[in-house]
Amino acid sequence: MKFYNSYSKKLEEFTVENNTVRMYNCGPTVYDYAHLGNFRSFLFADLLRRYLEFKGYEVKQVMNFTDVGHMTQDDLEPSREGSNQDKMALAAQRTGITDPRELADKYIDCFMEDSKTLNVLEPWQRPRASDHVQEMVEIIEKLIANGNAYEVDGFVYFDQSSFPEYGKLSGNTVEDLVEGKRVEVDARKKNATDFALWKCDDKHIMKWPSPWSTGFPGWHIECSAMAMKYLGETLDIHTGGEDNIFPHHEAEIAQSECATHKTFARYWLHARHLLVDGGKMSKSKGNFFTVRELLDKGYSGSEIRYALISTHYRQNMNFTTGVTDGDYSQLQKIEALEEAKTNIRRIKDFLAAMEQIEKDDNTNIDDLATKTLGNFAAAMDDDLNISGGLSALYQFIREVNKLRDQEQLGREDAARAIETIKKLDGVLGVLCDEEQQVPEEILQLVKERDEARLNKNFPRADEIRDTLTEMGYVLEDSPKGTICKKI
RNA sequence: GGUGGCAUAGCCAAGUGGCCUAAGGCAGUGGAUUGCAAAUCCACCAUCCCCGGUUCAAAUCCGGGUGCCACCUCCA
Repeated sequence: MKFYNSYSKKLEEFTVENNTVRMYNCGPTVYDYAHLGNFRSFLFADLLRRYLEFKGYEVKQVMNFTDVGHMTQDDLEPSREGSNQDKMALAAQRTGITDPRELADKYIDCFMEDSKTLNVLEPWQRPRASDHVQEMVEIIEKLIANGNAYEVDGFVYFDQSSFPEYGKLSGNTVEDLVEGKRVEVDARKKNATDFALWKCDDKHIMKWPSPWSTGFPGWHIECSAMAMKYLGETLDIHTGGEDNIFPHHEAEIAQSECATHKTFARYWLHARHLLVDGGKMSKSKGNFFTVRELLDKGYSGSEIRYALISTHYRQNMNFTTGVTDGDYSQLQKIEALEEAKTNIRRIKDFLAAMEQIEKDDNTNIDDLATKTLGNFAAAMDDDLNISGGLSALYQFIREVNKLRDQEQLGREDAARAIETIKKLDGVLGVLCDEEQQVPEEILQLVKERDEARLNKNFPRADEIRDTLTEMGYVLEDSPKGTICKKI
């Protein structure tokens, strides 16, 4: 099994000492609803975990919640510019919830709900940054003791010049960053690329005591603290979105490795962004979707999941919407999700058809099933090549359907086919939506139509079918009876 | 300005020197099947952004363009 390690920028064979994989996933900031782009990264982590388990590994998976800050320029009101307001504080203003803990609770609940909708398996641990300030303080103390950090006026900074490896992950060199126009100058820092480990601010909405001042931790230390607390000083895998590479993960490596003098993470895996019409999702563009919005548009959790995992994680994924005037408010259909809907229905139809098989003579599809699982694994072993994996799935379905059409499929074959699909879905996780019950009145109409067909009253039968189509139900006539499904 | 990456059919997308006369899916077209449909099966549907180069051989390697994305702003 090979993964592309962002640190070495190479495809590397994946190895672990025992059978346990210690994996840390950079989780969501919980000051707002997570959007689809965020979930692409979390679904990638989930897919990775599921595939590692498919391969027989035990996965100790940790995904954090960030609830101690995170400010961006976009969120600053013009009048507030430079006031150092952070996102939790702004969200508090927006929602009217003034207790930051309560605010984080609200969005954590939403995140958990959305994760469940998307059939994300529960990680082993979901630590919260605000519960681990003590651990962060301890690392900062160690860094100061080791000579990698220094205190100025209650602020503590990481001394970048003490860590020559700085920049190795992102490829940024210190000189180039200094030349960059966007690096802010902070007079307290020794080097422009030093980053804050602790910030002094006794008026802040979330503040803690520390040996240096009352304030709050810097923006990278939380992940080091939580990762090491639960997984030890060296992680096997660390994941995140591509935007985390710099400065977040670069800083994590620096502070963690200076604190422990050990490799922090052996494999760094980064998911690329989901784009909408070729551009980044952003609130200001309006091309920003949440899971619940898509549910309102009639898509299911599985469909959203399928769409988001079906493109290789290291490839920018694009949702083409056809919107040209920038007005996304009326958008009802997204092609990638329509495709996901069709594909999931196809897989489910296949399973349903397999359950109908009653023939006793079997062809024996063991070889086909084995080949399919082998092809799937071979593709996924190659840096989680999901496209190849899905290709194996669809080729299997077509081959088995062909045997069914030729009346060569027996009951045991069908059971084997179902078992194979279920195995694959253990990794994909797209077949979990609850089947909707067809209401009695609809079933009554179906029955009426069947009677009409029996009497060769086809105009009446077609009339009923048209009515049902309008009501959102599709019919499939088969020798075994009529199947009615909600679209 | 620096850094990392991408460019394959209407759309999503695999393949990274010769089984590529380019996987798979969606959409579309034709056919089988069906009372008609649906589902299913079969067939069709691309010379791989442009220009040079290396090679017996390039979507695949190298050079130069062009376009796009990301990071350098605590946005996955």
